[in-house]
Amino acid sequence: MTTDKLLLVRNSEAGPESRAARKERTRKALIDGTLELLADRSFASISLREVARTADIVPTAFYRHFASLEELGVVLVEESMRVLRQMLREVRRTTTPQSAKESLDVLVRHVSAHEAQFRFFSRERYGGVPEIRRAIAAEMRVFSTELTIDLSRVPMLAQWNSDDLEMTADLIVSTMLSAVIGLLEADAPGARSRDEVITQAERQLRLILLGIGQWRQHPS
Amino acid sequence: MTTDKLLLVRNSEAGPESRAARKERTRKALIDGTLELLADRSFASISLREVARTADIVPTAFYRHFASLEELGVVLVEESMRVLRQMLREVRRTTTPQSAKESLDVLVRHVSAHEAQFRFFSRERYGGVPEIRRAIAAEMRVFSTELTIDLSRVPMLAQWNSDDLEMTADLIVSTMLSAVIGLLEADAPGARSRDEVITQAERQLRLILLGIGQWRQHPS
DNA sequence: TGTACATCAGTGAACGCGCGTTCACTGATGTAC
DNA sequence: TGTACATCAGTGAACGCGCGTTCACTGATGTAC
Repeated sequence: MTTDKLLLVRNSEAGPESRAARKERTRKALIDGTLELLADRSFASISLREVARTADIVPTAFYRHFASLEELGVVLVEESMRVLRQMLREVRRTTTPQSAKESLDVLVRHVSAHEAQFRFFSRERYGGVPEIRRAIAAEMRVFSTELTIDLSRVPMLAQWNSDDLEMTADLIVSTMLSAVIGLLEADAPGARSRDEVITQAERQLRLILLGIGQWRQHPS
Repeated sequence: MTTDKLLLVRNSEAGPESRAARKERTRKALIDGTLELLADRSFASISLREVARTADIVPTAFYRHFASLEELGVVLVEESMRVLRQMLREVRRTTTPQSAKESLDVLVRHVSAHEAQFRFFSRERYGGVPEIRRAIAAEMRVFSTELTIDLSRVPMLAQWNSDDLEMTADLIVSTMLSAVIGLLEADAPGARSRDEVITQAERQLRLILLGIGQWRQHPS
């Protein structure tokens, strides 16, 4: 009887929860709550007390998990980087640069599955705290570099110099990025629908590929 | 003598300054000071008291010029819109869509001349207060629409449907925008130089034009 | 299994600070006569 | 030109508020015996 009652207090659903598990749950609540706060505001404008409130803990308990809001910010950057790298890896694994449609499918799926992270990413890319901005810029450069390498392996582009490959990779990345932003805004009033965003991005990539096909035949 | 002394107090350089002129000067100091604060921080993170400090007035005097910080934000949006429209007008007046080099020259010149406004623009486009974000999104749509109209008048594109024209205009605009952001970051360590940004943008536009030339010969 | 002690996530009071905003004011500029 | 009054940009004290951070604490969980 006493034991049953105790268990009920400790966890109303299942068995007892270890102290470590509880802590991990609160930590996750802090991260998720922060991402929710960041849905329509910038990181620079949220406060430690707000974040604590979303996880239903007192402000001082925040310090049991992070030394400061900035440290949480770094974790958020790392997490969104992880999501981004994971996406990039899948794009490289399953598709070739010519198959725009498949690459876009992967992109669309990842944005849907990790919307909060992508929202954080696009918001802080230029608007954020310098440290966060720098981390994101570095990641975008890696993204472009890897795409440059992929392009260099395409038979059609074997003769291209590295400047042209890089230029093309940057163009593709910035077009993809516009599509991501379009997807994130797709719900908003006055914005385009998801399908419009996707088909337009697909056409843009196709037009770029046509340009690639003509590039060396029309040298400057 | 007394008059000379009085003039000296009122304005050390030239003649006396009217009350309206003084007020206008303070107002301009508030706007310029705010743009300086926005060089590396977002609008949401600056305070009325900080802004007042940049203009060397007491916080309460701020209200002689604007009802709130948000009202100053609206003025800033309008000002950067004005700069953007002015640029667009010049691009349309002096160049045709095929002459990528001239369009880029205009772009580069305007970004150099109004760096603070463009910085504000790129920072608040996604990171900002919803109201500011909406105003900027609307302006970008106007930008794309006008470019779509210009494209429709190019003989080569006379047969294109409006979806394809819009898609192409959006691609050109987002490529130009990447170049603007590249220019704003050109000073930073680890970033590309101004010349690299410009020549890359030029090549990207040329590649897009090559793609346009091939578009209808390879229908889906 | 039971007891005694250690750990530590979360609490709550308290602090000093910068904030936006109010209010009554000052004194130079502007205007009417 | 001189005088008397109105205007109004800027002042400075004061307010209540949310903030980040400190500190001593509580009480459930974990561990050693």
